[in-house]
Amino acid sequence: MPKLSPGDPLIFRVAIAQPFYHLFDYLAPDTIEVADIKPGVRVEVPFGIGKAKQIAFLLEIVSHSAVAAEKLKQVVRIIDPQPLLSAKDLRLLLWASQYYHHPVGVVISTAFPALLRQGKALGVQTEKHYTLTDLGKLATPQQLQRSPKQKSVLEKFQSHPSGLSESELSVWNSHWRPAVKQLMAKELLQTSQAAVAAKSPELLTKSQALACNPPQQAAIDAVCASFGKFGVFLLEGVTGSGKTEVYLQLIHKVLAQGQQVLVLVPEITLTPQLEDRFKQRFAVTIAVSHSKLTPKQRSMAWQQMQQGQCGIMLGTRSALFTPLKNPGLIILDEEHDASFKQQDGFRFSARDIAVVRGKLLHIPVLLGSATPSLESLHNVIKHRYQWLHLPDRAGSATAPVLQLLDIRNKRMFEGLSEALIGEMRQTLAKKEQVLLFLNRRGFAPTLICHGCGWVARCLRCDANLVVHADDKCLRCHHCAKEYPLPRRCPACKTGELTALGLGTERVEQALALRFPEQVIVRLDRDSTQRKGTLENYLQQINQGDVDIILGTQMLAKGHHFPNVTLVALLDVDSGLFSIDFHAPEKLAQLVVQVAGRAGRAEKPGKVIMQTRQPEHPLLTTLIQQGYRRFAKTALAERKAAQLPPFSHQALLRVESHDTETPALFFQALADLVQQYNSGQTHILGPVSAPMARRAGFYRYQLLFQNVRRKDLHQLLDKLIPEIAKLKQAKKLRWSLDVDPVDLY
DNA sequence: AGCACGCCGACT
DNA sequence: GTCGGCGTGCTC
Repeated sequence: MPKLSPGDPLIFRVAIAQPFYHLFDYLAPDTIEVADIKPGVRVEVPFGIGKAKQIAFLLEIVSHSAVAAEKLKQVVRIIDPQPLLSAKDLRLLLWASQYYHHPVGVVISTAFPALLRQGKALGVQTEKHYTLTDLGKLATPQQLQRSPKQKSVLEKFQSHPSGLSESELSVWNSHWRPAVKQLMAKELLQTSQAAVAAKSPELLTKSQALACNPPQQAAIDAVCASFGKFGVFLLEGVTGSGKTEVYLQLIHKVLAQGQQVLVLVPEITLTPQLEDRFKQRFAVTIAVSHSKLTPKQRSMAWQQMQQGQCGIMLGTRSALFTPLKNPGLIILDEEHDASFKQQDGFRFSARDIAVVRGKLLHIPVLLGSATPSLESLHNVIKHRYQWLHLPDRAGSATAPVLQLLDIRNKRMFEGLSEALIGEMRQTLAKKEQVLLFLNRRGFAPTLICHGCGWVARCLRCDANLVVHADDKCLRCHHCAKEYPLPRRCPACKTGELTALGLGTERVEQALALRFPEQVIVRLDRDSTQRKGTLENYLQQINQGDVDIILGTQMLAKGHHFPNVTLVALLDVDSGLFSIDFHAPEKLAQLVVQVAGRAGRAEKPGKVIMQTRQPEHPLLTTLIQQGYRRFAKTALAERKAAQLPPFSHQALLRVESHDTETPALFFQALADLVQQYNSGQTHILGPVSAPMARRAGFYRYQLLFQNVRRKDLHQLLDKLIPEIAKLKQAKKLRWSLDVDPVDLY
């Protein structure tokens, strides 16, 4: 803050929640005692022409502006009396804005739930947490003098607690008086704060903690030793090794100190299971945040953490910036998972920012995975992260046996070799379950004319259309456009149309023929689209009502199938030949994660991978020596090729309806690069994206790479604001992806 | 991102 | 003569 002398104008320097790379200056409102206003508060400002308004974030109060005095407008109002974000969290957001070269106002606004982003005032906690019983006890008829209907309902309830009709209940629930709400909110605040701050473990825990094995205990002790100070821990443990128990016991300790825990998981489908385990274990309220909640619910969860009414926040990457009144620990589960990287707009890595947040907040960060990312393993080697290992499966469960099944020259029945079918029969005969993995949904990935070779292509993308038998259509998996299924070849009108290749629908049909007596369930995005379907299927599977489970990627993530003893990956070969250098890592993680679904409980599991490349080093290393050895080899290859994490990348993507605009853009960009690239950053491209056209857009990309992160960022610091100013840039869509994980 | 200003084609 | 197309530039 500058020295402010009387007479100087007071200038509010604010970040507008719009894509601007600079701040805007406003005159401070004259009605307010400005000395009490702290950076981080939301303000409303006039912006642009007419009476247009914007929500903005106050970042600085200064006495001079470079903008001409007559151009300065005045702040309309200050929304928050106090900043809703701590100074440290604000610093984190400013850092993230710089690091990802994303407009600062947009970045700050991602820390707020939608309602608060729109300028809504911080609300009082209300309805959801009150039962009628609570109200009946707390409210008095006097509070309801001016609402005769509710008053009569309350009186009736207080005399006959169980005698209310549905309609009376709804009168009560939908129209109670604000005075009662306030009373309730105060009451809730007191009780939940007491619960969080309680040192007494009985208040927190409902059930007994499980006994820990020595590695689990060592992991817990190591993280505990870092309470109150920064440290990053990589908890590596195979499925079933008891990672969750480590989380639970650490959370317990943090709660007992009156502090809060932020738990991040990759996907919404994982939250119900984890949420249930948390709820079984802890008596405190657990805030949950993911995209399937209503804006009001999300806002409520956010506020509960912000005000310290809630001890645990469980959420996806968008919950990363949730303010914590009393932060104690950040846990990020399945840290290798690519969904921690946002893939549009503000392309941040929740994992990487979580580490920085832990550093700023002086708290430990715990990253967990059965298949850690190469980046995190590299950080362990560099002693930046502390490695915690859970080598065994907890209890008596044994690790599954992985084996390659050479299918070269073998007769195949819709993707299933005879050897695999034999294994399946044996497993099913023992009344155990089989899980088949194929990472391709639909019936077949290609529709080809047997007469003339015509292939069904998407009109808007450079991609083949996928045959969907269930919905009797062709679908583009890149732009989601649907086409009718042609009866005859549109090109030669005579040729026979053939579905080429395998998708889950096709395998499902084949299984129904080959295993008519067995119950088969298919789990992919198409079969689980309706809400609750996945949960239903999972329940059926775990009740033992299902014999064969067939599915895509979604099977690899977190779900437990205790009775599955045979897992088969129908086609690993398609993962072996990608141009993206991340592909081997992703494939290895997928294989190990899918394998982890088998052999839980007391039954040994078997994992079969069908391949035509049984000597492929990736597969043999992984199978004979395990994931860690694979990772070591893969890291050595990255080092030799100077790829991340041994160098640093940023990818500039460009999309346009035509091809000329990008050409002009890259010409203008080349001049800028020449001017600013003093740190010898390698510039690769511009080239067409691997899929040159998608949803009607021509796509290009330019890769920046430098062994020295500082030099890369020095270039980007100068370059990105200049790109934003280019007139050639305004005619197309462009975005920068720092540390890209997906080079498409 | 919005929104207005501005300079060229088809209408009363 | 004007209505409106969207290219260009600005927003403190």
